[in-house]
Amino acid sequence: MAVARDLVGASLIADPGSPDEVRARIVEVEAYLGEDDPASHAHRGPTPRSSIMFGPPGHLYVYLSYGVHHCANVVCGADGTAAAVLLRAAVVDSGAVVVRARRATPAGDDGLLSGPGNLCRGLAITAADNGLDLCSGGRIRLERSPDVPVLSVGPRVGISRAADLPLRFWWTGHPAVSGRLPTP
DNA sequence: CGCAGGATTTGCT
DNA sequence: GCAAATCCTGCGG
Repeated sequence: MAVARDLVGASLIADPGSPDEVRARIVEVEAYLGEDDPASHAHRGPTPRSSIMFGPPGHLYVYLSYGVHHCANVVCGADGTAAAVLLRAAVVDSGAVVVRARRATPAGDDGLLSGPGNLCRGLAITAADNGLDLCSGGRIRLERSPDVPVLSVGPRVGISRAADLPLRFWWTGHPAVSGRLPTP
């Protein structure tokens, strides 16, 4: 959860050095815990899919949602402890042309990576990137934020269990935050 | 081996 | 605002 706060404002670099390089800053995340969190895929202990969350931190955990969209997580617990942070939204810093070509959407630059599935599509993250090490210069790289953005905290979205836990963090007032705010 | 459900997005009623 | 699209994973028989 402390890691989740640090991830907001961090830079995500896809395909570094290639003509398709894309840089984006994370503006919205959700923390998922381990076996104590009913909403986490690690809730029922290690499985072939969730085992990556029990591994060492700094790795990418990608899964397919509703058979249509990919979602990217950053494993952040110690080796043996399941914990991950879902990347929900980011804002394109450079490479917007590449992202727009992949997204094919009329949305403005702020909305190109808004939403977990859209973020993965824009950065070309697929199941093939599952288990990737974000710290050792792989296809996807992560850089810590030089500054500390102002954060807001709220309940998680899109899940049916334990949705009331305040484990969602977003860049306060940022236009790229996905519009799904808690329904009052 | 078969079945039910899900950390979503998009388009139409 | 609601329902469909679509496939992999986990669980039961």
